[in-house]
Amino acid sequence: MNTLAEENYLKAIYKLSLTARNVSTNQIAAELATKASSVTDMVRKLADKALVNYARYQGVSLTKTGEKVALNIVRRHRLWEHFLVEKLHFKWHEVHEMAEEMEHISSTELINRLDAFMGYPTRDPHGDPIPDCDGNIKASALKPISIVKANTSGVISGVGDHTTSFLQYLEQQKLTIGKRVTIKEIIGYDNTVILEMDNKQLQISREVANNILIAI
Amino acid sequence: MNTLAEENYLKAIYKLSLTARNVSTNQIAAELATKASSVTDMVRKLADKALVNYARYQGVSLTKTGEKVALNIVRRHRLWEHFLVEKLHFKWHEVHEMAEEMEHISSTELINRLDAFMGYPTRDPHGDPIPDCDGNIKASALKPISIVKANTSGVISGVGDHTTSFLQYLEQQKLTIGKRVTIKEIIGYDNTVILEMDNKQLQISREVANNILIAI
DNA sequence: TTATTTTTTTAGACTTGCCTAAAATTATAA
DNA sequence: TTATAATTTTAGGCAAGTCTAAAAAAATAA
Repeated sequence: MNTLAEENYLKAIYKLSLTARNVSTNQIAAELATKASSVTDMVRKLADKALVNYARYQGVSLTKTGEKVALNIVRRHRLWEHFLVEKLHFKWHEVHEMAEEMEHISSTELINRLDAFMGYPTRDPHGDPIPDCDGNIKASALKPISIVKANTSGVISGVGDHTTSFLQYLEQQKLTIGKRVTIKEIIGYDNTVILEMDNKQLQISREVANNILIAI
Repeated sequence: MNTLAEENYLKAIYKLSLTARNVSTNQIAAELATKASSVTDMVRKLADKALVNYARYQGVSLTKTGEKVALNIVRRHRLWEHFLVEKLHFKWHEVHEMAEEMEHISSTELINRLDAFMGYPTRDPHGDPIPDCDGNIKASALKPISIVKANTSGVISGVGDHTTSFLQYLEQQKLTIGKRVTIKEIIGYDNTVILEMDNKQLQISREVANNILIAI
């Protein structure tokens, strides 16, 4: 079994791997709010356990085994988030920190039964896909609003930023999962995006548009 | 907040306090499968945090604050056990280890919502009372079979030993929570107890009789 | 291409929680 | 009451995971 710290590193490396082939020491340090020297130590340890590929100064990638472990953590995290929202009626922006703790509950049987209890959901409350018990995960196929063309329309299905402040902003603007939006225009000057939703127009910044994912 | 190790110590001290005024270092060491010297270290730390009363060579007791923390851990443990049995359909002897991990999930709001979701249960699957959100707990008022008089009858409502092997034995003998039993005779020679249940007789050892609690 | 900056690693130290072995204290027995 | 046994504490050490400061390597700029 892996320690809590090891699990957190694997999850961070998995997340960063989605947008980079080889993950750098500094990226991991930033993601985990720790120092680069600590990352070097831990990455060595994970390499010894054959969970990551690592060569000095060359960055890190997950091995097959490491990816499997990471996907399992992601599965647990997202299933618990789903439980918290669907059964305990938390808001989608309230569940991340709780799930950070719950994802480390180790029993596989428990998580499989939770999966069944929830009716084998395929996405968590933020629209992210939930890996199945074999670690298969649906490729997201979601695009940030910032990169789609004007006059396309889609359903909000995920976010790229899970911080409470961002989710609360979305909540307040009613930009929630499942809402259909149409991208009307992207202003050249600062990349502000003009959206239509519920027959009303609203503007969002490039930053926000980057972190709202839609299924077209 | 308290560390995982601290929480486990508080829980152990709480448990041992039910049958002893001052808990000894060795008792705690045995309960947690650790060494006496480790216990001394941790007990000092808990005393510094005002969670236990401690004087060298004099044993340990929980302070009001310490007891509140301990009861909260017990509450979390028992509510999760209830959830695992009622919603995820685990057997009563399968849930202890999982709940040992789940009891450390820290959110109070989470546990209160779980409580509501389960319908405010008052006892866990082993018959132990669940403290409410203010730390009030129903005095057990349960007696081990070994100490009741012949020809009394009662309902199995708790166990004094939560090990898998013991619970499996009970399961196999159908000595489960809610079953009504009548104590027919206690053999003087070795304190073997003769029970009647479902109109059949069965014998249990003094050891087992000590660990089955009935409400009369 | 060399100099400077940035990134990464190494070295050494700290905290938590545990250990063993020895010393101190308390309990028990002769 | 004194000797022996058991319990508890102290002393010193170890592993995990973190940190700071300095050295090494790589990337970038002049």
